[in-house]
Amino acid sequence: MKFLALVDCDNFYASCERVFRPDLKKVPIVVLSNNDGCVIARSKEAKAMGIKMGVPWFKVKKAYLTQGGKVFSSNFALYGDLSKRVMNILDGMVKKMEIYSIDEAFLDLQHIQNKNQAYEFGIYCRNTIRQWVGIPVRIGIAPTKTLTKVASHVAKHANGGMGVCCLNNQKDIAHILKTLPIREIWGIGNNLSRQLNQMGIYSAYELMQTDIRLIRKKFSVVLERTVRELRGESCIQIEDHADPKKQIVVSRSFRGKIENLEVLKPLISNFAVRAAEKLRHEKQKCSQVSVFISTSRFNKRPQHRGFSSFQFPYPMDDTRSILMGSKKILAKIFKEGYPYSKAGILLSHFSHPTFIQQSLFQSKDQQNLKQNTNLMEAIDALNSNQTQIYYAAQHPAGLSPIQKSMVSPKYTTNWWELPTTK
DNA sequence: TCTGGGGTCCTAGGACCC
DNA sequence: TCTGGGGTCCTAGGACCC
Repeated sequence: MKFLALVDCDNFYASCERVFRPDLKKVPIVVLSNNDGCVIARSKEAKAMGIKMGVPWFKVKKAYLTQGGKVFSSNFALYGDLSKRVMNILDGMVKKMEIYSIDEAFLDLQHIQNKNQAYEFGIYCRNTIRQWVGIPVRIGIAPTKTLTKVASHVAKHANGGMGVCCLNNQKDIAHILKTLPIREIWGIGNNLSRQLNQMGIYSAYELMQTDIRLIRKKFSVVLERTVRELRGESCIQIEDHADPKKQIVVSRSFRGKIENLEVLKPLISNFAVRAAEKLRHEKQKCSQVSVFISTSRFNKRPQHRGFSSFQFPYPMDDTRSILMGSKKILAKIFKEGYPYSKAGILLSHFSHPTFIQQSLFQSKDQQNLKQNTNLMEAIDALNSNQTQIYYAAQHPAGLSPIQKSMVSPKYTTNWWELPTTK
């Protein structure tokens, strides 16, 4: 019998905010997206108050605060650092693991022989992370990735449990799947859920029982894998080394609306600069840069969405060339008279840095392209801690004029914000 | 007044080849 | 009246994830 585990941090961002604030132990906490727009994380207490995931902050603000809830702007420096600590601990416990997201990891429990050992491992793992980092986690153990998700779900909802759930025999699995709506299954979103409901399939158990050929014919190989995984057949492997990225996106919503091209230009340039930094950090080069701008979909006024791309004649990682490309596109897609609320840049068509296909012909655009690796390395080094060199096209205030009014200190990543004690 | 950001995979269909 | 067959590559769009 194979044992896989999913380690999932409880309400991760909210838990991070609590690590250095023991006074907030039982207090409802929510964390907001950029511009303090939406609720993106909630503590157990905030969930109990009926605060929904993704709800616009302005809609719940008053009621939430008058009931004594605490609120934070997002502090990704803190969450990223605490995540790294959790992952390091896990890495020391198993031979093979996959970091799936900032707050989740799959583990290959090759050394585990039976259910008792699995439980013991889960509890040990949970206690260690709790003690060393201060973050509560829950652990789902099962023979396939999809079933570890189910087990984790059970560990979350089972009252008074140890935060560990192990599903390893058909009878237990069938019992749980009968109570689980298909929407809760990993890989089944709103759309598939609706379509399956129309076919009379509501519970995970019913889905598991459905003829695999029918699933393949009506849907796709993706759903087929999910069904097989529910049956205990492992189809999705643990990927212990991250594949290189295939695209890099930098995008933001604006605090207000922007109608003026001259105001938009330097913001797009900031996205381009940031994207190029990420690209070099990934040690990749891109052949295509795309820019998109859009009005608010919540707005009743006429909408406009612009998207276009620029191809480089050969793969590129020089910020100046990416800036040049993004400027050309913006001029093309910008339409006068629309209040834009969001924009972004996308780098794609990456190529392996050691196999660079050169262009056969020198185009006119190409003559404007710049590529200077040494210069870029020097600028990256100077800007690594704090931006010291800006491009003339940039807006000096940062990525975009973002509001973060309630952000907690960078307790673990900035000397000047270390927690102090009296 | 105020509604996030960053990714992946798969498929259908078009363009093109001989 | 009747207009082949088999293949590859690329892209847009749709689905999903956290």
